[in-house]
Amino acid sequence: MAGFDHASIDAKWQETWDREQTFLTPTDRTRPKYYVLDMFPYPSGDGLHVGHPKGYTATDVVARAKRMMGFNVLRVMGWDSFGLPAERRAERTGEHPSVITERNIATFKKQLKKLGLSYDWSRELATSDPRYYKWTQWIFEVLHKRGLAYQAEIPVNFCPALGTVLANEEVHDGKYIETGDPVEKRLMKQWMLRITEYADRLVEDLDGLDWPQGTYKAQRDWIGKSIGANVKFDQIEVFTTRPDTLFGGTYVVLAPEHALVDALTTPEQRDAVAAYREQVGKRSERDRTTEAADAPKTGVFTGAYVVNPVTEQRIPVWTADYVLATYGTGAVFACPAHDERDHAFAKKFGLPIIEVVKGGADVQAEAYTGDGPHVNSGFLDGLSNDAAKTKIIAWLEERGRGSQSVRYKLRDWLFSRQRYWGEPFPMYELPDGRVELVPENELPVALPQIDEYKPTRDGQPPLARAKDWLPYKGGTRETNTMPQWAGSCWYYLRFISPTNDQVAWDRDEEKYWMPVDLYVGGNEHATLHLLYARFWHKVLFDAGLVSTKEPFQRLFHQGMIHKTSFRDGAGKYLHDHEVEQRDGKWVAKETGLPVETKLDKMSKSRYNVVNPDDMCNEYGADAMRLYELFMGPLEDGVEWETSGVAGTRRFLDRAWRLLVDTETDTLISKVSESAPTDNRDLERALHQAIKRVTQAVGDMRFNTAIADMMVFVNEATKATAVPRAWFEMFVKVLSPFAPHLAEEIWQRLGHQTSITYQPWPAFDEAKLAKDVMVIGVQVGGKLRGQVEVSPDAAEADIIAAAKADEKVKPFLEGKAIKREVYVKGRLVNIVV
RNA sequence: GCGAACGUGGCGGAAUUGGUAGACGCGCUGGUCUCAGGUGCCAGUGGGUAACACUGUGGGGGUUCGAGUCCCCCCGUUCGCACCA
Repeated sequence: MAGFDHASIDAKWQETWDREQTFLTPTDRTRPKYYVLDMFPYPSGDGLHVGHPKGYTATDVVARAKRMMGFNVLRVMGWDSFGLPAERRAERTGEHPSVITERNIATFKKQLKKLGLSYDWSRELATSDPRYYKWTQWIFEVLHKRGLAYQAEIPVNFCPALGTVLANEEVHDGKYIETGDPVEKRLMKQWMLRITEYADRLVEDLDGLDWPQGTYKAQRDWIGKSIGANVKFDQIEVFTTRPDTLFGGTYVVLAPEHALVDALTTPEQRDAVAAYREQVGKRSERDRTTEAADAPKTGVFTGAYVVNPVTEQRIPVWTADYVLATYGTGAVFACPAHDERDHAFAKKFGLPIIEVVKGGADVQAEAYTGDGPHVNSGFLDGLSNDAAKTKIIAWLEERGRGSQSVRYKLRDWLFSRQRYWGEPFPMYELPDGRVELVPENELPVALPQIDEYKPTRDGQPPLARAKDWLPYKGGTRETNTMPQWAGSCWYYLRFISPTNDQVAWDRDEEKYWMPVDLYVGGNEHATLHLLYARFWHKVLFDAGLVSTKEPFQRLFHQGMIHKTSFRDGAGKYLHDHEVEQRDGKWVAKETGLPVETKLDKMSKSRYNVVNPDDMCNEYGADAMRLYELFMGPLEDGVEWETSGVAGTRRFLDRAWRLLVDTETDTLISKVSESAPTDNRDLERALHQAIKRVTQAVGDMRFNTAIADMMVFVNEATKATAVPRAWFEMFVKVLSPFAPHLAEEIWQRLGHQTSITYQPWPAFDEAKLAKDVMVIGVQVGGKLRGQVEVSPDAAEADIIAAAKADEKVKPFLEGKAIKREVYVKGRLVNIVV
């Protein structure tokens, strides 16, 4: 007497929804809108694992509930389908990346459909579709026309294994973050986007958004705005955030790449400087900054001296790689007393350390970076850091020796890649070197067919192989392609008018739907994707093409789902059916040897993947959906336990059995019009469940809402009869979580139309109150008993009842009562 | 190294934000239905005890009538950032 037949019910309703186009986006514009968006996936060859649907399930619950609450909901799914894995597979197999991509998309889509997610599939899009990337190219032209795209010969991160350059953000520890392939510096001509021009607005406009705290910080840190001053030490201009410490400036340091190093170095120091620069040149900037913190300082004296503009002392000029060429002016003045890096350097090379801010211990031993009254600083003496900064900047400006300056860590965005499977740039170069845009009416510039997806022998990108395609209007087409970020920078806009081939999006529709009300995805995109998309959006806003300053009003990161992985001594991963626990230790079944366990990200290579299809087949889509949200708070990372799905399935079976006799598959009379409505416990559980689910849709706390629905079903199971009206209210709040079962129940209750657009039930606060209050009784802060009182009992009566309680009495005997505390509706504390 | 978050039963997690710790689920134990059960139902389940007392939210201190919640110190885990002047 198990439960419902999930296989047939899931299939029945998924077909019904398709046939009736239940989730087609509404076209009337009188109702309020709600745009809920998932970060769309890259359709990899591995298919989905149970981690993917966690966020999708959450947004589906929100979308379904919002529909019932009377909103027009835009709920869509698409594919971030340009990218490296398909191209690499193409290189190996010779299959066209588009074929691989289409196949992967079909797999993903089938898996998502099995979960009963309420997407409007008529709006599906893929970034690698020419009908889509036509508009990506069009937006690039907007950027270009606004002077935000330019070409530059710059040192770039080149990855020989991939044959392409990478963005700074994609390189860590001198390796490509995705594959670990080594990356080296090369001078190449690249397309850049002037994101730095938007740095300030990208910081400031964060203020009006509803985003996780950590993500604001990640964005701000990445942009790294700092306010300071440019100061001239003779011909060297330095940037500093501590101009107040200029009196303690005892030397100047140039980045090894700084243009003045050659000019300033004295003949005696020439060899030493040249050797040092060569040594540094071998290491990428990324390496230099990553090893950073504790690495011993290195550097060489140039032999030159400059004058400190405030002390008018001659101080030495050094070159050292702890100063970065690409930040500020590539030169700093060093105040070793009040900067840890300068201090370490000064100690190593015996440079003088002069204290100018009081407050630390011995500055000869340790730098003091805090606030304090200035000393040894002439007209700054006695001032705090901030006051000293203001005063010195004014002083410098008066004398033309410096000025206030704002700097950012953020660099311009390196926007070209030497790959095949990406958007071609809509550009061509004329013989005279001029670069022109392909006219709008000739977009898209479609990817040409080529016979091999590798760079050419002379290092040209793969597109250079398309000999027939290259010539264009007397010039040559650009052979770089855009990075994968490009397509995801604006897909939320294309969803608004996905099939319109006249415009990228309809302006009126954009005004209605934007901004995205709720955007859900992993926090691995907390910096880059969000920064890039916000940047494009602001450019489009400036161009008058969109109506909002920011694209994503509310952002939520779902936590990752982990699963234990097992590795034997040789480092080989084992499936969970190949291991077992003996005496509390995990061993390989076959060899009996111990294995190492680790809670890991799910991935094919770690053999710890759980496939949602298997869960749907065994427990049904609804149980799977419920478990995804019941596991814990949505934002937390948790370990997958398949037994938990069995638990949510049992809950659904219990709900089903309230209505259906599973022996005969007929309705039972427990749920009826005539059931008595005086079951206060059941009614309270119902209203509590409605309340919590309603709140959950707002604050994304689904786990406790599901718990309260379970309480209702447990209560209803105990009851001999359940009023039909109550049961229907319950089924409505259950339906966003378990839509297949809810539709089936709804139909069996005699309804002809889908539950999808039924009005959301309201809860009644009065029904949540209890008939009797159970008041805890403490004596001296320790719980000693409980008394039941009526909700309208007077405080004095309650305290009297508390003191009279059999369990409480012994603790009061022979003691003087010092104080009595009553907390309304909760407890009494008697202090003796 | 810096910053942030967190630390609650065998496990995932609740706790009205200073007011009866452990909701709900998993697991486990016992009973019951069943030819049988990897099903359903009933009961139990922080430790401890025959039962009470007692004890219990990483450890130590503090504020308070009352602390998982607030403050200080320490330990641990996770995640960011990492020479950006």
